[in-house]
Amino acid sequence: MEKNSVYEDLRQQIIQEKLIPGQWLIERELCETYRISRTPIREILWKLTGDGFLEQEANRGFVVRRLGLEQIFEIFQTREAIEGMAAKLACIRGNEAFRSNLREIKKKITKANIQSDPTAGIALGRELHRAIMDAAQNGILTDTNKRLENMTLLTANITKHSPAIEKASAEAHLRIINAVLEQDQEKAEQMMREHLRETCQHIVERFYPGMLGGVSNNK
Amino acid sequence: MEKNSVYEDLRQQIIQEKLIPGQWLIERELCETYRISRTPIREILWKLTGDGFLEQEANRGFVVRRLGLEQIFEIFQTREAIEGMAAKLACIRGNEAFRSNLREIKKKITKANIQSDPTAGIALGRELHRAIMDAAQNGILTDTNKRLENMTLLTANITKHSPAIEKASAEAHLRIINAVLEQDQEKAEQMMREHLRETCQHIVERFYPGMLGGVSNNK
DNA sequence: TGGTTGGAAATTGTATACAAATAGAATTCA
DNA sequence: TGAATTCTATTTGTATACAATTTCCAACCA
Repeated sequence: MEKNSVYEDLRQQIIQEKLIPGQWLIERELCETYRISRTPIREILWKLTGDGFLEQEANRGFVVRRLGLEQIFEIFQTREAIEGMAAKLACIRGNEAFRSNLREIKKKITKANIQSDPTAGIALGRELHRAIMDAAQNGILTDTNKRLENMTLLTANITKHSPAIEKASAEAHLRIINAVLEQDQEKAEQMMREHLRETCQHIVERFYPGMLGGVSNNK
Repeated sequence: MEKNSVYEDLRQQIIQEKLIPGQWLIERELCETYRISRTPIREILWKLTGDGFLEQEANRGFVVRRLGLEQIFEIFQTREAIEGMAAKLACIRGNEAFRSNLREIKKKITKANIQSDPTAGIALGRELHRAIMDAAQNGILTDTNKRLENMTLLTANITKHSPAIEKASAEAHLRIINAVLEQDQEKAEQMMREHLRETCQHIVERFYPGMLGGVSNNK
């Protein structure tokens, strides 16, 4: 199998939770699976580490990033800073095409809300976050956010299909859109930050009731 | 030479600008210099890439991160988000020992100001930024900031020994300290953000008058 | 002249063998 | 028994040879 395909496949395996946090990646096994030697496998693992999906430990190899409750807090708090800034910049730098796109997303969110379609809501949420980040026109900010987004993906499946969370998110998204359309920098930043704080809160309350600390380590 | 030492040496070479942005690292040369084979050299280069010092291009290898004016803007804007959040969190989570340390730093900054000692001022600035980041108690935020700080280091030497910038920085640092000591979250965040905006402004005005665009690429 | 092509040199990419370190199981000894 | 120890198997770390790609320069031709 070709190198880029192997990278993409491993990425998907992680996102789809066929490889889960705390799981060690055995180089020999990957070689046999993908029919390439250890050298390119290691390059791929380093790339995935750079993406935020894996951790590397000397003399122990690569492991899917271990996420405890504490770290989920931290990731969302960092995203709050980054995406808050993005929302602010989107007010300043976003052009009319961007705002037109936002108005379209707004309509679709409202429609999905009425039809109680959580799948559509999730996709629209991603679209909105991406549109705002793009409009901010800051490559470093985008790269930084990508890493955090990838880390969030490690817990993505557990956040899916929770109607209460999705409804709250949709409403927050509408508030963000309105603020950006008004080009109210402070409000846009504030709305985005509140949205991420709230989402984090919801995840924690729902999936880690009372729990605090590390995560399983299968080696 | 041992692997960790090679990593540290290369890191220092970059920080001290013996290796400059845009410079390609030739694996064979590094092998001869450090007397280890290409395999560990590549691992080290991947690690430095993760630190934000290098970029990797397929079939072309590793290059010291290329920084144009645009990217310097972007880095400081991202730091504004990250360190602003850190200042806010330091107000909430910082303990009395932390604030005591801040009062010490405040005294030293005032002293360095009176004595017009820019070297001491720079060291104190770093100490302050680090103390605030530590007090924020957010590992992901700290890691994210580390990458950005490393990128900033690539341009660090050109920001040194500029009395005007250092004086403005010192005053901004005092304002930040006061806000954190008052535990005024909003003010602390705002002061930190203004400080980074101002510093970026100074760098641009002083070292890139009128210039805009990419940087040299020696290959 | 100036652009294109061809080929040689330099450089990165891959496979593989062996060394070193780690982890796990069996053994020993109190 | 159970804690410590030794040994074995597993896994990562390193060196090296060769393949593929890129780069650079010289030869060529319109």
